[in-house]
Amino acid sequence: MTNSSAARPPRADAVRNRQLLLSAAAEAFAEQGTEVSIAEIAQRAGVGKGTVFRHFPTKEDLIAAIMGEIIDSLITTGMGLSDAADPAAALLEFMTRGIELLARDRALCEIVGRPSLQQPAVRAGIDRLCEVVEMLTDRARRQGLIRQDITGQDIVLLLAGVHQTAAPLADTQPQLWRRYLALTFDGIRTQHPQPLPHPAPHRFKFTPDSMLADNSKAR
Amino acid sequence: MTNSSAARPPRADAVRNRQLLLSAAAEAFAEQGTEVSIAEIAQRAGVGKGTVFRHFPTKEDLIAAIMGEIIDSLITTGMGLSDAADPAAALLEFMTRGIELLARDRALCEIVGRPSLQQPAVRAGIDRLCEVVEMLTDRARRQGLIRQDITGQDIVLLLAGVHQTAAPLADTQPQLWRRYLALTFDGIRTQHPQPLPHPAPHRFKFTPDSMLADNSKAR
DNA sequence: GGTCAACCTGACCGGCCGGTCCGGTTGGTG
DNA sequence: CACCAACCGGACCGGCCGGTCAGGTTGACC
Repeated sequence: MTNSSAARPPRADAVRNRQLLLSAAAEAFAEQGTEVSIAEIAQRAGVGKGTVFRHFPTKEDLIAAIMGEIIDSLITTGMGLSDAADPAAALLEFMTRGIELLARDRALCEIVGRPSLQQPAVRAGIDRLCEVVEMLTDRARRQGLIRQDITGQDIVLLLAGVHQTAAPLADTQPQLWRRYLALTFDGIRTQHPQPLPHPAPHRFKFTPDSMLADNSKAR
Repeated sequence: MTNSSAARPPRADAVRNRQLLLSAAAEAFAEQGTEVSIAEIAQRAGVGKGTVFRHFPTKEDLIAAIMGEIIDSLITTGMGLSDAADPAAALLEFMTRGIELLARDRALCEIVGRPSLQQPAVRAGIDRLCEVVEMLTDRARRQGLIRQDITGQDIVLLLAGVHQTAAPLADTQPQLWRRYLALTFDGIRTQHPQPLPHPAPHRFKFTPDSMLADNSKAR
């Protein structure tokens, strides 16, 4: 009696398709953001469009399912860091892991920023994530390792902010965010400045052939 | 060679409509970003849709015209700060003005981030802006007021990054970016930390009705 | 006032996308 | 094996949007 009453197990092909769908959607969202069409996700999974809507009645439901999983993984990371010996190092490690996730997933960047997604499951996940961050921050602050006026909410916002700072050059310098994470964390911690780990960015400097061929001969 | 004196002047209603169009589009883009439909812009300007495409053959051309103007205004600001007595204060002032522009204009945020807009005029404007920032940064760095390993390109990226850090809460705390600008500038400058000017952010804490109720406390 | 080109308008086109639906298929069960 | 409900597929719908065009209107100049 795995199911108390009137619950029938789903068919084998249904669970298989659901899994195919989830992984295909996760990949597509990560690469192209939440604007990927349902048709493309269905094609990647090798199923029909109707099958997508059978498993997830709305596109938002599909997004919420995948984003919720990613947020949960970050919560787990934070919980594992909650009793580290050096709370400041733990906080930095947590931020590093969070930004790595953001750098790999365009859809994740979109949902953390905008309050557009009011899916309750995702909201609840973000709330739990905020509590974990608050806890990590409190430990570091109580030991005097970071500024007293920094809160967990600051950290959550800076997580996305640091990533977006480096995002415009992510194609050519995918590790650039480490530079700004170090700079930001230097502003947060009470110690004296540390050297920045990544060289300064370049580009934006009129490299005529870097983008296309030669139709930029204006002026 | 087109004889400049022989070129016929445009008709009076044409120039008037062009002006109406520019201001309507600037307003619409600032409020809603570059995704506003051409139809809405035409309606705001009180003209037909076809008139928009008569003056700007493509939507991108219209965007470029308006964004170019805004970028130029920021360049002018930077040039005016180029011989200030305190180069660090000048740099901070410039960043403040830049983020104020970003906070007021959603479309501006979109184009500085993504390299999607390859309109040559806008590219050239951004390049000139980068040169101005480089100059401001060099002055501050040569006087030892900021870290030696900070470049003008860092400043350009941080401009957008600081704004986007506070953007998710911009509806309820429109001045929050000042907190992160101060924090970031503390990391950049060589002096000791200064107090943060804005209280720490709240929200994300399961306040079910906070989104619609108390948005009145903005200066 | 008369003429004409510049100008304006809004109906229209093609394409995309989220979501629906129904005929056909298939997996499980007795 | 036979049956049927769960399941699948993809044609289809309505709506939106950037861009085009034919036909009516109007400003400028003689």
